[in-house]
Amino acid sequence: MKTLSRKEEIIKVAATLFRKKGYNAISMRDLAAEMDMKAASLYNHISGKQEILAAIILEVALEFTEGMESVMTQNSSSLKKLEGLIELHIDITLNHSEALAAVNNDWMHLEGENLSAFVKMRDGYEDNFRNIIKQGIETNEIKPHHPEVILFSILSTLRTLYLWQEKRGKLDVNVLKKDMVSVLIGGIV
Amino acid sequence: MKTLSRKEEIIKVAATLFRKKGYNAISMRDLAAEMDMKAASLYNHISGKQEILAAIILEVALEFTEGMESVMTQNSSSLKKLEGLIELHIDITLNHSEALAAVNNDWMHLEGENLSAFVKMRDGYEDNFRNIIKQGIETNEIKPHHPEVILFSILSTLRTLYLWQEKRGKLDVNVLKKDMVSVLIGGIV
DNA sequence: AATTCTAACTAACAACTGTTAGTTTTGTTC
DNA sequence: GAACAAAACTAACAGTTGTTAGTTAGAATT
Repeated sequence: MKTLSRKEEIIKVAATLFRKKGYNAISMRDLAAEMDMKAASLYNHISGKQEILAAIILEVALEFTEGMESVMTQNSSSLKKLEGLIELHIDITLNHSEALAAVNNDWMHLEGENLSAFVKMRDGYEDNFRNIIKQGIETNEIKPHHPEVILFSILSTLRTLYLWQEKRGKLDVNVLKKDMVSVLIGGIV
Repeated sequence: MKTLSRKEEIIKVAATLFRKKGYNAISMRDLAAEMDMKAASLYNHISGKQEILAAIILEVALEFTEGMESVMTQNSSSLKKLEGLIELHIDITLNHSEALAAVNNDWMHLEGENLSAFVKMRDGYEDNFRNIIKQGIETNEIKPHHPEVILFSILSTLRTLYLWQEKRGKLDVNVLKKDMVSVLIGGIV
């Protein structure tokens, strides 16, 4: 358990506040109050509100990008890669549960390079995901549905995993992974 | 094609603006500019910003509630009911694509009775959805997975259908419904 | 003991927020 | 054309926003 720098503390607290009401609904004074300081003091540690948002979102986006690369280079079937992606999402969600609300709902409030960097990573991630599905269909591992329907259905479930806070505690991580893979890939009937 | 009242116009335009950046990021002046008027003039038609948000969200919530009741009273198998719910979501999404962003992302900015009315409808809806799944498991129509996993997986896909704007145009509604039912219930393998 | 650094503070800024009051324009009805 | 209601307007309000400037207290380094 490493000790957080003051800057990291601010970013972490900000993520938990953003989670509940979103980036725009939280003021620097709200954040400062939660940190037991005055708003102006925050600027000894960060350059502005935008830097906080970028730090929260881009760190997670980078982890997804790296995780995807790792899955892509693994020499295995499309289904195994899909399984890997499901596990990737679950792992990241467990490690960054607060940040994921911002990644999903506040990314559009990123500005300039922060925004374009995020969109680029996100688009690239989706492309890779789609290609894995397409390949699975070509090799007859996956039923010949429209790839967009499959992509959308799996990805939207994985992206909203962070909302599943309370129930998660009751389920073991590995059980959750197994169930998730089974439901998303094998269906429910 | 009925002609909209000025109030309905305002609410509709507000929904499209809220969709892109969220409730808090859109000011009454932004909304007025999009309507080609001054912010103060909006108040000739609506009581305040909160009324707009409530109108957008509660109308859709009510449609979901009524749709659920209609499905619940239909005398059929659990799987058929699930199919009905999938179709319900697709129909509502097509008819209220702008409003659904607010329903998903801005409901927490509702206040007072608006908020409690929404939360009540939403919780009730989820309970009914869960019960249909549970019943399907009892009757062996559905694999004995943890009901929460199934509920979460299907519901999060349906709830984010509104994000699927561009691709949707290419697919016929009935094809989409069939594919969605097939993927969500039958899986992809 | 003197100096530098860190991290807090107070005070203030210009811009923006939702909203109200009062007024003027517009189009319809007698 | 007078009277009326609907719907726009201008001007202003009190509060909030992110941020900057300058200051100060305590700790670390010289």
